[in-house]
Amino acid sequence: MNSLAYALLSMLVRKPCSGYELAEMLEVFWQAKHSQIYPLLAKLEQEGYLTPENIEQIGRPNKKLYHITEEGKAKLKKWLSKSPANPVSRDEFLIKAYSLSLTDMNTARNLFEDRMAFYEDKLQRREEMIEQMQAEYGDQLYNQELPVFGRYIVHTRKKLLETQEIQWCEWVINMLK
Amino acid sequence: MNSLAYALLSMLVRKPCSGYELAEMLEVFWQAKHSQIYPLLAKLEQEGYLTPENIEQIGRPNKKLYHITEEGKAKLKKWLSKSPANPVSRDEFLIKAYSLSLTDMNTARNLFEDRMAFYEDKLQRREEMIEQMQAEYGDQLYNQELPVFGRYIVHTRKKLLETQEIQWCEWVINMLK
DNA sequence: AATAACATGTAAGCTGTTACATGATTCT
DNA sequence: AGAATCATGTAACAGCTTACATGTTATT
Repeated sequence: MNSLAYALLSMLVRKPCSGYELAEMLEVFWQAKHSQIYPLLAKLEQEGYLTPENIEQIGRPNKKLYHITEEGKAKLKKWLSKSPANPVSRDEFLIKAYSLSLTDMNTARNLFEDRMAFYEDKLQRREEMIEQMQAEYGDQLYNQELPVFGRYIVHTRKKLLETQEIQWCEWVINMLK
Repeated sequence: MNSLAYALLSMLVRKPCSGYELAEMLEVFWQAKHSQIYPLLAKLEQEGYLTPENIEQIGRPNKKLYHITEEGKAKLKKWLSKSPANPVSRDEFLIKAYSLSLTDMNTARNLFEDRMAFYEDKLQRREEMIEQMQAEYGDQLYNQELPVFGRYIVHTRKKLLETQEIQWCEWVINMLK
């Protein structure tokens, strides 16, 4: 059981998902490729933490929805009280930003403008997601006992981060003039 | 040449460093253990991007200071104009925050208070580092042509992030009451 | 006609972590 | 006496990425 396994379980508490969906949803705290997710889902199924449901679809390939079992939920619960590993962030852009004086103005500005565009796009999706939650739950979003609470605070954290990244890029770009 | 190799080169442009120092400094954009750093330094030396200088010390073990070569600097420069890979962030804490409704109040509060303490400590070190840069360079920190500029903006980014993480933790802890 | 989104899987190879190894000095 | 900091390395293993493999439908 590694962190990714718990990440998958935590997503499946909310609702049954396919591996494809999970790969997208995992973006928020543990990026992983489908080639890592599918084998791990099979392993978690084998260990009794998940049960698959085959969904036949028209106009699309069939899919497997994984449901979390009681054992899966218990396993996750137990893990939650242990102190988490330190966060890891690896960012090539920051290496380049660190060495900015080695490049010319144009390269520098492009680097930051691309970064800003990337986070502006992310922020827009994030805001749509949060608006959807607000429309669905209203004030109940702040009810810490509801399952949506955790999802709400995590996406809010990401929204703050994305907003701040854009502001920081603006600050740097203004200095580059 | 992977990202870590460029991370090492970028640090060595500023000043010659030992592997031990690099492991600490790398915290800012590419965390790596010494077991990954030492062999890579040896490889970069072999390829002519670095030259080692043996320093004999009293009261401490001897060390090797690695200097970047002209070829190393050229290699880094060339890489800078290529568009960077997407940032990766993997954070166990956020998985736990997402599943917060599965835990009791005490566990939840502890989780967030530990997180806050962790980032308060990080922030303090960061502020000390930035203050040192300000004392040394003053207004010249905003001179984009000086090598310190990149270092300054990257640590500023980290400071903002740490400040925001603490604020977000406070926001959540207040809701948990 | 080509690309994107949906959908699942395997294999090979690179990256990163943990454990093994050693050893001096300073601080508590 | 034990822990922390400085200092460098190797080996085994786990985690992650890229490439290989296949196929449909909708959009441009």
